[in-house]
Amino acid sequence: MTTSPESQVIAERQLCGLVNGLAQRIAEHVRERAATLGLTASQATALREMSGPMTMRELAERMSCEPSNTTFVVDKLEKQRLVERHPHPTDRRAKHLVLTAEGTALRERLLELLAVDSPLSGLTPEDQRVLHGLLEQAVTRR
Amino acid sequence: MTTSPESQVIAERQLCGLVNGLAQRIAEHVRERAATLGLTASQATALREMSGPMTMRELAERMSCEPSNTTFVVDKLEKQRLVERHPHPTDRRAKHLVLTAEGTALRERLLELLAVDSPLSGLTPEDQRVLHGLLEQAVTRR
DNA sequence: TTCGAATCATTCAAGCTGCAAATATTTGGT
DNA sequence: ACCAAATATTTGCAGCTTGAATGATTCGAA
Repeated sequence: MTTSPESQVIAERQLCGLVNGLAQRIAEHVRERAATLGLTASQATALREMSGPMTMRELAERMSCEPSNTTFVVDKLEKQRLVERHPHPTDRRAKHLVLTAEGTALRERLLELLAVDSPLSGLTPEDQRVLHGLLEQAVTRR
Repeated sequence: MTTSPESQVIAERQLCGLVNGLAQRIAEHVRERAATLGLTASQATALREMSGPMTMRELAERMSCEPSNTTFVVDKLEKQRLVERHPHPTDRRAKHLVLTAEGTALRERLLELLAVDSPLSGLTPEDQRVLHGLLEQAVTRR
């Protein structure tokens, strides 16, 4: 069964809407849980992605945002003493971000909250694997 | 084959990141094309979703954003004479949004631009159908 | 080695976004 | 018909995000 180019275009448009819709729903979920910890959504996202020491750029990539934005977010986290900017061991241009003890503890709590009743819980683990594969392919393709 | 609850949680987290990453990429694509028409990304998204007359709330739902945000965006589009707020035929609370001739023409051009080299072009039509199904299920589930 | 290009981070301006509150209108139960 | 609850939109505010410009540092080719 083939599809006309025309309906193919429409299908792609709908798909974009669905991706965006799900992303919004995930963001809302994060916002909601983050609020209970006194964090904004973007602060929580940053904290979630800080699985270990990394540079600003690395964090930006993990958060899928511009580096200038991570400057803004890390500023906030630093004011709350959740993360610290250390000099990078090998590159004096870069910063080495590390979580404080407080930051690590809060991150643990956050991850627990986020795991409960996630927006993806409507999908079986198997479906999630399929979805993962498709998204990876879509993102990777050049 | 079963997965431990622990790795399941991690997989879900990664999946959220992927969804967000793809959504960002789509947004960037829109931003890029919109700019060539003198539109911002959100203005373009609104225009794209205006397939016919609709209320503010309807537009908000299609854009996956808050109604207050559509007020902001429609204000801009109205200033550019691309859309008009008419009284709603049956509900005096609501507005009936309609594209002007200019708006309709610009929308056509926008759709053409967006269709070229979309971020989802890395997926076959069949893969896109599968993705569509999965996303719909994820979004629909309650 | 040296210099130009690339990379890391930051600042600033402009625009986007969600949330809570306010107004206007409609709806449903009595 | 009446009124409380629900709904549609807007406003104001606080926070988020991008893109361009800047300064510091590193990299690579001549």
